[in-house]
Amino acid sequence: MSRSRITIREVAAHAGVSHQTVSRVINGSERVNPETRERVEAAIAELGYSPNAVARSMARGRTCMLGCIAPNLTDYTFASVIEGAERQARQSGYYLVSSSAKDAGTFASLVEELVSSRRIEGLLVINPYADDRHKYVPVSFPVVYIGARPRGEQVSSVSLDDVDVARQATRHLLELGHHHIAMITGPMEEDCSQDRYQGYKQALQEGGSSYNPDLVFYGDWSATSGYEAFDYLMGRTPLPTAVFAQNDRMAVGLIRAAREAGMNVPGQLSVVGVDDMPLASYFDPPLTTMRQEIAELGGLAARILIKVVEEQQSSSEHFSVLANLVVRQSTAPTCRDDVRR
Amino acid sequence: MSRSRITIREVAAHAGVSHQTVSRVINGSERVNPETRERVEAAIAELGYSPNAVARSMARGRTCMLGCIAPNLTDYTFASVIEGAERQARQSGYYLVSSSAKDAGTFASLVEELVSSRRIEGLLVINPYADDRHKYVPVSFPVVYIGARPRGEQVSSVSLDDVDVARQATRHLLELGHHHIAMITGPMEEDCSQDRYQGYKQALQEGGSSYNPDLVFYGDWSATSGYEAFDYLMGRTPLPTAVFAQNDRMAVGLIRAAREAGMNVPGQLSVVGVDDMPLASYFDPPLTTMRQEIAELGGLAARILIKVVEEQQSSSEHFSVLANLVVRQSTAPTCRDDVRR
DNA sequence: TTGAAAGCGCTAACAT
DNA sequence: ATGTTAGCGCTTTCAA
Repeated sequence: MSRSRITIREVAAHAGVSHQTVSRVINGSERVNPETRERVEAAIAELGYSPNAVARSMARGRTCMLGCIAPNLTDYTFASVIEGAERQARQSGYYLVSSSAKDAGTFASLVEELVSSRRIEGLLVINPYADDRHKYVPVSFPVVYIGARPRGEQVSSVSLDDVDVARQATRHLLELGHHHIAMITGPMEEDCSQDRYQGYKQALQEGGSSYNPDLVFYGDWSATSGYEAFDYLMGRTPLPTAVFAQNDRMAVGLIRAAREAGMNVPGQLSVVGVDDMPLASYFDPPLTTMRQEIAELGGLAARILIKVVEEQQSSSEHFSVLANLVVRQSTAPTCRDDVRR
Repeated sequence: MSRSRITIREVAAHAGVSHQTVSRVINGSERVNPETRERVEAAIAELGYSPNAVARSMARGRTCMLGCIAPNLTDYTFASVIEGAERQARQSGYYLVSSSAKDAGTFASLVEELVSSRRIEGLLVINPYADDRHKYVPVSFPVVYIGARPRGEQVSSVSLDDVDVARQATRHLLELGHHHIAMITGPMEEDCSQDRYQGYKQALQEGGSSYNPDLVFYGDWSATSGYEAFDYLMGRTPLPTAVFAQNDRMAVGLIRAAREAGMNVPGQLSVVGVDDMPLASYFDPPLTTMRQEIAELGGLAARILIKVVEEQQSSSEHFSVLANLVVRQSTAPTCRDDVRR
């Protein structure tokens, strides 16, 4: 609260020592007489002194600030990542400046400002392949990608194990006896969608079911695209009895379309999503989905970034975290026994 | 991208002028010969010079950083406010450090760090009365509250016009012919809940309907509390035919409980929420709710804060913004004509 | 163990 | 119109 303009020198004068000794005290140096230390600490308390962070940054050449850029701040997954990263950053003595950049241009100018002004020491980029923004990621600057592995760029990254996510979801459907399992993807520019695509195929293969490209609808994460998927998928042969939606929003859109068409979910159509978004259990039917600890992903990213910043060694490792299936009521065993064999 | 350690002096040497002239150029001063300016600009471009923000902060005594603290970063309303504030801040040449503080203690230490280290020049506090945190708001420091008007503190504030929000929602229900309208509130420590409470009462009065304290369930914003409200409300006499839930999550919880009890919404029970949260139209039935431009609220708050910071005049005005009704399918005319008279 | 001196990179007076 | 001199508040040498 003390918005003091008290400086180290005033404290020094008050304690009858040199400002340098005060500096030693506030930095916890060993080389200071316990007695002196006490006097200085008393002076600090009395004057309500508190070090000026800007002056410190100036002298040390370190700002203890990190940046984080996401396409927006409101998507639940982004917000969770940011919350996790922010918590970890603060715990490690850093502050996080989180910004949204809706397009690559905004991203580019934001990065330029933040980095070339040397305001931040490291950067977290959420969804670097949402568009062309990865092209504007600063080179030879500490960066960690969240949600995608680098494609050539020399940066570390963290993401969900998206292949595994899709395999688990698809396997769940297979285990329920479904043979014709459709998929609604996210934008295919994103690794995440690609990986989930692969996981889906793998699971089908492992389950002895054949992959049918006709049963794939290319969505864009929006509920609307899930809604649109319904008509498309219901026009396919064979008719799918289950759908793996690459996120919950699309799953919800699909379910709405199904209901409007008078189709029962999960009776006639099982649906799995990914994210376990808030209120996922309050939709009708409650959503079966893949749950992920997204905030931890953010925390992990921050930890890695800080390591890179502090050890000044550029790294380019990739870390992925697992998700687990939450079975609710949007999936059920297939009842079309005729189809089964 | 240029992570140059190039300084103003090197640019000066390169251009054959004094470092001060370079400073004038980068600050757009008039008092510099066009010819000289050109030379300096050429040198800047050639060397890839970019001003060091920390040094500037140091010299100017201004950081151009604002802080924003919310109970968390993931609630849709908080995230929207932050997104709006961040955008406005950046547009005005500021950066925003957004942090979450789950309790008053965390809030206190965070504020202390941010303010006494003079890292930030102003602070946005979302939901200051979520708990005791308002006690730790720095005094004589630029602060703007979001979501509540100050109770004694000398700060400016912005919020929804919550009285109006509740009146509109309740009036909608009255217009549909409902006479026994219940309410589920948020936590009563929050002004927001209090104001909506008042608005509800006002609307009832204006509509010639009487206020019945028995028809009020005290919730906590969570879907769970909305769920619990159902049993309580269905045990009241007279039986309510409509419910005004002070937010969408509680509305959704209530609707789920109603469905589980075999009750039709809106056939037997109309429900209005507040927020128009994402996917509100994908619940079953699609939610009738009060829509607010939350991001604009954040932008407004940032604008006010910046004004306070720049003009160094503490203000304590309150601004509120309006919301409007979005009618979907969770509300319908009452069919209990017997009850009507 | 302590202090003095010299910056960090910039802006703000003041001179010229 | 341009240059010179001082800081901003701190840390980092280097001496003592």
